[in-house]
Amino acid sequence: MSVPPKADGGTAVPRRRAGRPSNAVLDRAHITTAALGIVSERGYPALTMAALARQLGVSPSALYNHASSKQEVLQWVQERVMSGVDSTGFGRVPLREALRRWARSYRDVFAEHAPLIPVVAVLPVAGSPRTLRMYESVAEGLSTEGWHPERIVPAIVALESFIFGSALDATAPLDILDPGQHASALPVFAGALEAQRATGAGPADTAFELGLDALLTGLLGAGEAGQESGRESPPA
Amino acid sequence: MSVPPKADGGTAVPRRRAGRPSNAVLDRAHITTAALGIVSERGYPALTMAALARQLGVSPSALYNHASSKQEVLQWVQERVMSGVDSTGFGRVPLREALRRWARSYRDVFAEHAPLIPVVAVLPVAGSPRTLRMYESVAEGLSTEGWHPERIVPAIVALESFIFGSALDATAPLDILDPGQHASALPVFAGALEAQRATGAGPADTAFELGLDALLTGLLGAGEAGQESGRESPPA
DNA sequence: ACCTGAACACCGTTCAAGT
DNA sequence: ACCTGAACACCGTTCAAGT
Repeated sequence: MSVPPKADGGTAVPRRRAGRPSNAVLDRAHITTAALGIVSERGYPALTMAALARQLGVSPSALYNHASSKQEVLQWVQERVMSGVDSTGFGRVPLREALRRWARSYRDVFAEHAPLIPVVAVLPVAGSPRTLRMYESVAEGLSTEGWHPERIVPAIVALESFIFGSALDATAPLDILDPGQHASALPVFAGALEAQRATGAGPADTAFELGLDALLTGLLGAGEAGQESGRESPPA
Repeated sequence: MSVPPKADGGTAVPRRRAGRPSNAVLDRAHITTAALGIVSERGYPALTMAALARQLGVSPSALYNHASSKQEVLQWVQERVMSGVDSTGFGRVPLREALRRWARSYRDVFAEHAPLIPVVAVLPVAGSPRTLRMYESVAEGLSTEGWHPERIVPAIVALESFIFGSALDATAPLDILDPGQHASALPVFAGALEAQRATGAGPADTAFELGLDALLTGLLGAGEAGQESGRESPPA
């Protein structure tokens, strides 16, 4: 569908001459798709305006007819990425379970797009309809369960903070907490690290599940709540 | 004390000629102090190797005799910044209170140094003795209260994730959640936002305190804050 | 309106030359 | 060992010129 300018009978690169093309080559959707292609194939460090232009077969300056800055391109990418977050549980499964699905998918999505986190954490959400609709779903879920209105936004923000922090943590090397030569000076921590290691569970996943459980319990109460979800819970 | 080469009888900038100076001008401590000076006066975007060199009165390339990269300089800054985190409560005040002081100071410190978060979240901690000592204090605090060893590290990581996420959130504009023109399509969320606003409390602070309370309750149990050991949690 | 190509003002980093 | 100064390979972004 992407109407790439086909080679004009030769074998050379399909170079365009200067001047306005008869039909526009670029638009927001194509730029976003190309950006995501680069990111998934070569990672965020490879996402430069030059690389993006190259992927699209245009010169870098052409991008500035559509985006006013690289930041804006990143916002488009974020909006697209948000579609991977699962907000479908609210109103359909017990609240605790809906929140759990939402939080897990949200964290998984941003673990794959960690460099977006510092951007989106500070970005006015008015520019992202998808994010706003997500907030509405969560707010409905809480409201239906009788939450006081003024407690809803802080709860969402608190969960989101935990989710973003956990997504960053998920990108850390497995041995990030290794104390190295200092181990002997830190007996309790070193022992705890070894004990965790011995469980064989991924440290980031374990921490996320423990924290999410704690947060949900603290926010919703410890009740029998949603019939405890699918994944395993940490051992006693 | 910093032995700046005095002007040699003239009024011009005290420029050094090439060649090894009789006593070294730079060291890790001075570089770190200069970096923090730039950050506190002009923010992280102003912290370039060129600006740092200028602040220290050397040429940019001189920095590479001491640091192998800008990343390394940022690690020195992080190590220094960690001294602002309060881990003194463990073993001296009730655990819940010690954790609360620790978390608050940790979040406040990194709210002032948000650009460090993506760096430190992924950095092997072996390079930061101060961070390791902090972990040991927290681990001791949990261990003393009877926590199972394998649960200690996940709890610390979960708290840290929430703290980092909250520190990022604390740097967001106050109206970041404003739905703008979409408000009418999001009645529940918009209402919740207005209700929160009406309380007059800062949204980031409110979310942090709510989340911290929830997390501590979920982790420690809802008890009178004292010696709840590990697992169970009382009423709804 | 929307493209090219040249140019700009930066970045972090390297390296020969100096003492 | 530790500095200077020139140079390199990038960045994102601007803008005149073209159609």
